[in-house]
Amino acid sequence: MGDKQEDIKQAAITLFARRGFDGTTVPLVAEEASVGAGTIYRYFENKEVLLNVIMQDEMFRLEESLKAKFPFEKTTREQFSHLFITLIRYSQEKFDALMLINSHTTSRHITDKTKCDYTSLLTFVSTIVEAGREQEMIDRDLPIEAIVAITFGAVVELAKCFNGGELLLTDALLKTLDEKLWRAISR
Amino acid sequence: MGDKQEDIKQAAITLFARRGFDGTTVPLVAEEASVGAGTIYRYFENKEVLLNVIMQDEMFRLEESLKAKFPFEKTTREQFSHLFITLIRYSQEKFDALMLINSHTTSRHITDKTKCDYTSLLTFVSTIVEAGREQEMIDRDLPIEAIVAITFGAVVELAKCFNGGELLLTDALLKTLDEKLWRAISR
Amino acid sequence: MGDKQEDIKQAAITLFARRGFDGTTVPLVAEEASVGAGTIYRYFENKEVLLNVIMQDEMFRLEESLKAKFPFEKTTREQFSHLFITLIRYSQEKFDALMLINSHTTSRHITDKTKCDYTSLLTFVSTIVEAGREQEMIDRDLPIEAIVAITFGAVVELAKCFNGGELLLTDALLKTLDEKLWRAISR
Amino acid sequence: MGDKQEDIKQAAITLFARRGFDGTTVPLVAEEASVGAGTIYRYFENKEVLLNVIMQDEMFRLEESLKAKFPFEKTTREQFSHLFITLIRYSQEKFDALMLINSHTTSRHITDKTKCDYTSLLTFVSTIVEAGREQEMIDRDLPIEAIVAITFGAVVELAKCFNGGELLLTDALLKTLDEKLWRAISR
DNA sequence: GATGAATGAGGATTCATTCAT
DNA sequence: GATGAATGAATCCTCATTCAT
Repeated sequence: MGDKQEDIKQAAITLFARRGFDGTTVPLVAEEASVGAGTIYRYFENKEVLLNVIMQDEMFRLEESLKAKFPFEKTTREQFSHLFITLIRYSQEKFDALMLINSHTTSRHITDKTKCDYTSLLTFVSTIVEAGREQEMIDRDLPIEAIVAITFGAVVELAKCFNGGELLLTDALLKTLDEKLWRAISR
Repeated sequence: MGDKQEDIKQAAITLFARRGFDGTTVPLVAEEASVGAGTIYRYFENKEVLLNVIMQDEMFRLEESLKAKFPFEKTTREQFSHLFITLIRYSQEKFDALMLINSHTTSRHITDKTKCDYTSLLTFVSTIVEAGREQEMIDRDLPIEAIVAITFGAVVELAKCFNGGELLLTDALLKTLDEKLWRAISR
Repeated sequence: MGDKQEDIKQAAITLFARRGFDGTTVPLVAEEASVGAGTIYRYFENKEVLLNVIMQDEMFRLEESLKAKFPFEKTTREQFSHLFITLIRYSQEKFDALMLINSHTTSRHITDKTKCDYTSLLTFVSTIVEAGREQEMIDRDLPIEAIVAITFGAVVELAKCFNGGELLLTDALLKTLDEKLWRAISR
Repeated sequence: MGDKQEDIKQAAITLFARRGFDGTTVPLVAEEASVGAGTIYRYFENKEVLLNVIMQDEMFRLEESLKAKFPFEKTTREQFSHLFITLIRYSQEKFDALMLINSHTTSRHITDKTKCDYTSLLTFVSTIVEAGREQEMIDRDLPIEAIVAITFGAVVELAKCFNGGELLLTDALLKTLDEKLWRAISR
């Protein structure tokens, strides 16, 4: 029978990512999750809470992925690769989750807590970049925000291409992309 | 008294970009445009038509901007600068329009015509990239789609930073960004 | 250019008869009458007044037709023929008007004055019937209301057949119908 | 608690018959049926579907009444009595339904299926009349359509009188009406 | 715990009416 | 006088949420 709460979350991620929060009805989430509409309210206070829970969950999961096996002892170059490759991998496995995070971070439906979690995610990345900059590996002319924007923006759009089938992700391509984006931000 | 149709379009661009199509009510557009709710239906058959008209309008305008004074006779390097700088300028002047285009191209509310217009926009850019590639200026290892994704993705995220005040667009920064992104895609 | 007030009335008769009062919009009447929507309000205070005016007009016109050349001096048989034939003729010339009268006499939009005019129309017919009954020409077992109902009901349904093309009105058929209906109410 | 679907149908029959389809709001039907407005849409796709369902239901019910215990083996005279008396009875028990059928058969809101069902009702009656005509019981000078029109028209107008209290339906009057109308159509 | 029927507030859209031109 | 653009109240319909089973 499966875990109904988990089924609901997965359904919500998929639908909120594809149709947007306002374009997704609760009965639709219920159907996608194969539960009754009322059941959703047993697990989540309301639709907005559901959105916030899944966003926090997914951002936490992504942050865990980025931090797991992070090569703190290696070079900035290798650290960038780790972040980039992890992001691309995440976008392959959890495309909908990435789209959800990308499109709803500025939504009027998210709570301060969720915004906070997003900031925490960015802070981790910023800290790495800052460290790289101090080692003169990363160009000082480029503000941290610009570096994050370029990388994250590129990942999001690339993920759309991979997901839409316009681009096929091979190991060779991944390596090329990693090198190219590193060229964009390094000295 | 102003042009009511234009007022409605501007209000719709702003609101659809910020709240999404489904999160924007027609009375809200009416209020923002300082017209009666019924007036919107004198100019647009329904809310979906309004979305499609403004998307087509704005994509046409952006395409015109990209094509205007395009340095067909100059180097690929200069052509890239033209495209990048024009995009950044457009994102400064018409931030909402850019966000609208970026977030609604895959919306279930847009017509085939609108999708077609979007493709046409991409085609123009792709053609330029293709020409650059033949001149061996642009890396052959990078598929066209990846080049467009990296550039467009970066511009969108950078625009969000500029608009949110996290980053200030100076001539120096624009120059740096142009150079860095060129490094990402050139040989 | 024609008489705009008359054009509006004719358009209203046609449309109110075919679509009903509530199913007819003022702009539709305006279009049918080839005038601007605002013009209607120059001649009629509002949509309800327009309905009442045309109903009163048409009932008056029908009453005039029934009374004109009424054979007060002839037999009840001939008087009945006059009424029946006049009604059928009216239904041919002014089918929409007859349908309007038939379907809107109990409408919640008509004023007491209009109801009164309808009663006046019925009173005239009733008086004739009453006189015929006193002459023992018309069956005393049949209440006046029943006689009027049978005749008027038959005329309305026959008119629908003629108008719909299911039945063709010939002189022979008119004569037959007159005789048959007379048989229904006479002794 | 009662059957909500049935309550809605009954409320709709009453209101559509009295106010017309266009003059009846969905909340009004809901109130009359003592249900929430949204509940109506759980049972009927929209207002038009509701109209068509009740019309088809009622026409089927009337057709069943006319066919039930129909004296196929008796004389045309007795067959006519059966039809006439059944119609009058139906108009007493289901006055609103009769008015609904009578006033909405030409409505622009009814589907082909509904029109078809109405035709089927008429066809049954026509078949009987045709058979009577072949037995030389019914006047050959009168087209079938005219016979149906006279009878149905008379019944509708008589029903209005009975319902409005202008006429009281007694057994004696019913007998008289039956005889008189038979005189109108027989040889 | 799970369901889905029921609700009614809210959103898209229409249309009677007004009024500046 | 005539018009039709503009309005907003009213209508159809949807959907978040509740609650009896």
